[in-house]
Amino acid sequence: MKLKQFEKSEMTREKILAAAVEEFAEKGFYGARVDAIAEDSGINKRMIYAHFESKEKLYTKVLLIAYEWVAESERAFMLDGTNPVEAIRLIVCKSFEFLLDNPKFIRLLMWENLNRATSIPKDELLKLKAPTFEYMKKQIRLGKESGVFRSDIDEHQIVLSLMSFGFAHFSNAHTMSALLERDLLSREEVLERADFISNMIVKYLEA
Amino acid sequence: MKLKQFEKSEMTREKILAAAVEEFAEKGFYGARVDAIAEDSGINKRMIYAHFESKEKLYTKVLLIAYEWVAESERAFMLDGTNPVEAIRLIVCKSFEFLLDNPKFIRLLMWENLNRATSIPKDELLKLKAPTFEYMKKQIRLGKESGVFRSDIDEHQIVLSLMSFGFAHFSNAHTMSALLERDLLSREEVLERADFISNMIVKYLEA
DNA sequence: AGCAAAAATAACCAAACGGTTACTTTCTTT
DNA sequence: AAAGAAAGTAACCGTTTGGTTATTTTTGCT
Repeated sequence: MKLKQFEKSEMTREKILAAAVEEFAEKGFYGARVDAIAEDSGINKRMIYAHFESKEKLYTKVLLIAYEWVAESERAFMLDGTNPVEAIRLIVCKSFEFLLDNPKFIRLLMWENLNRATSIPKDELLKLKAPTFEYMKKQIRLGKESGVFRSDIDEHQIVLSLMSFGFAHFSNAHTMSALLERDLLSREEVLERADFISNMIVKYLEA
Repeated sequence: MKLKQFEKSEMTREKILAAAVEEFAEKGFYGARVDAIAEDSGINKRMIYAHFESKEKLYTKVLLIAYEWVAESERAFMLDGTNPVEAIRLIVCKSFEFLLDNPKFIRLLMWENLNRATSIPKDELLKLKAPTFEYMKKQIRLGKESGVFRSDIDEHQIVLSLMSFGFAHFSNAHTMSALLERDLLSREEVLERADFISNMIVKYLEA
């Protein structure tokens, strides 16, 4: 099968990105080696620079891809017509599932926080995440209006909680597992945790 | 003023450690440069190896120091005689305060989680943290016995929550601040968050 | 077929890396 | 004061780093 020049070029680009995701997730920006990305992808190092200009710009591209994974997963379950309590539970449980299945995303985000979020373009990030915030806020408001949620709850704090409790479980799992002498990354432990968190939040929200 | 040889040696050691804490907190193990530690501390690179043998061992020492900061801060407020509700509130609020004042601790722990907690000796870590766990569990049990807390709450999940909610706020503050267009590291925002978290946990615990 | 443009390659930098060697200075002990 | 030990220094080493140069191979178009 013969590929057009454009298609071959696109394949090269994809191979580089796939290897770069692995390398940056594993070692972070400082630790990642361009030579390693070249070798793992089977693509000559020169082509990495032809496609992405610099290590920095390749890294930024990898971060954007990671954020797109989440955005895509969120679109799948943030549906209109879900009732507020169920919506909150879904947000929590689905985010735990996503993180369990995407350890690379967790690592990339942690590296980026250690870089003080300087490598990712803020506006692109906002564009990807805005629908999620809107959905969360909408459901909280719906819950208040229907009297299922208390009227004095702070929207901002709930959004913050929904966004960070899941991530916290995974990002600290290694030191915490050592400390508690339990494997916090096992499937059962994760699902149990998701259940607890969603119960706690719902209990706090309910009138 | 003349210093004894031993005292001078000890001072050198301290200067190296102080610079190493900064460098490792800022750049992590991979990114940290031994040359930078030498220059910042004003100590010759050779002496770093004389005192600490290798970059790895220096890094491990830095991690232990960071854990000792927390242990010390925790000893100060984990007192007998505090009632369970107040104890839970104190644990949450004091841990937020500690993290606000010790950004270097946050970064070191995040790097270490990205290293999958391989650089810190597990037993030393456990020794430092055991009293904290015991205190948390004791207060939960006291709360149950006195009827202030529900009897069906899962100790493990509460301990996990007390240990991770505070950290989560700080470790993701940079990407989340960008996303929410608010400075999550400002003093007011942090104190507000601590208050919310302790309210939520207490509300969940209370009978 | 022929030729210009794009894609791909290998070999190669200068700079920076962790770590060491060979040496001098300072302190402690007698 | 002498001498051995400990503390400190500068220059250096082999390797690896991100990035480039010079060159060849493949493709698209006429």
